[in-house]
Amino acid sequence: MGRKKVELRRIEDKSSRQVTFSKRRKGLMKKAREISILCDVQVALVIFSSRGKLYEFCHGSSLAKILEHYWSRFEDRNASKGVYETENYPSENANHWTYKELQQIVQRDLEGPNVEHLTLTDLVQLERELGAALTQIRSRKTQLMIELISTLHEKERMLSEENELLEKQIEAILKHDGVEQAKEVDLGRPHQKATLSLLR
Amino acid sequence: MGRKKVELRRIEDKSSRQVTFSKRRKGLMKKAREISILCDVQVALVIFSSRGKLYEFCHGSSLAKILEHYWSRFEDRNASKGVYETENYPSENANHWTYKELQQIVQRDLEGPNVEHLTLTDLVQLERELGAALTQIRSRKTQLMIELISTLHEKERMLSEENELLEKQIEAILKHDGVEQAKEVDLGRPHQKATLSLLR
DNA sequence: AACTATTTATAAGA
DNA sequence: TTCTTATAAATAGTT
Repeated sequence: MGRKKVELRRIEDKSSRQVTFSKRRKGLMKKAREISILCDVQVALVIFSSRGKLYEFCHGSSLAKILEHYWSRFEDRNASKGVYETENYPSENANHWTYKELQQIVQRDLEGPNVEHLTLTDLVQLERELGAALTQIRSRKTQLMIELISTLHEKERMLSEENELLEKQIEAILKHDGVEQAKEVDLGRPHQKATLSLLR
Repeated sequence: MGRKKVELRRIEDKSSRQVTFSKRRKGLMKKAREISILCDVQVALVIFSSRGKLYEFCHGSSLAKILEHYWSRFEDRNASKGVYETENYPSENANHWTYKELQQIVQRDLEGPNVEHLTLTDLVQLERELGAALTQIRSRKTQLMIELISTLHEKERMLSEENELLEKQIEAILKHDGVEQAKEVDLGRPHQKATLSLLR
């Protein structure tokens, strides 16, 4: 939709590809938001630019909030410290279990009174509880893996950039057969490295 | 875009909401495909309808190919043809179902004789089949994500190494204030780059 | 499932 | 990048 019809193939000119990406990304996000609101559906949209990461994300309203809510409950256990042990997760919301509760549920299943001693009603309830817990755990696991992948993509991008820069410097040095140029080009580096170090 | 401007809020009439969903979903998928091709980026689009499931997926090119195998099994069959429709997923591995097999299992569940008409025995069997399919799909998903993460870690390692090397070269050049040393050090690079290119 | 009157997105240009 | 504008494309309401 523009001055001219474009054919569906990779835009070779890097600059106009970037411009088109920026415009269309905005449009796509808008439409994703619209359909999610108008039609009351959940929409997830992820865009990885070819050079490394750069992703986008857009979600529908209600359910995503719910998911967010229960993900937050499992927040940051992957950090190396005392992982699940001492932490407390009060049940601020009746719809969700605390970690302790989940643990109790699991223990009841695995170490508690043998299954034979439970009534059918108990088992139905237990099945439901474990199923829900499992769903939560799976969601969180997937979420964390996706985040890790994003981070790694980002790292990759930055390393590639740094690399390119370094190669350019060397090229410049070799080409001009002198050192002064390199010293000048070098000025751009410290910031790059500082930024990258945040991800390391 | 239509006879009238619509305001951005949930369409209350169920039927027209459904129609709008169908139209806009198609449009959104098209645009997602276009941006992925035009701008050479990876796009993942997932839509959950509010009543239970019903999701969509759209992908870009290279990286998504890795995940494609997994996701393709969830692909909405009635979505834009030409993408997966005619593609064949032979069972190269006895541990996995073919795409066709999974499709049959799911269709038997969703579109086949209504659940009410199935006998208890049928349902037990169906539950077992779907459960097993789900387990395989999950493990495949996890495996692919883990592989991707490994690849990315490996890339990161190689980029870092290359980087270090480049920095050393530059240091050497600057320290000795000459170019000949750099040319010598440089000899080690081609192999590194060749190896790295395998992962790019 | 088609048809159009309109709105919306966007390609090119500034 | 941002804005403007001509034109292509999407789609709301209709048949």
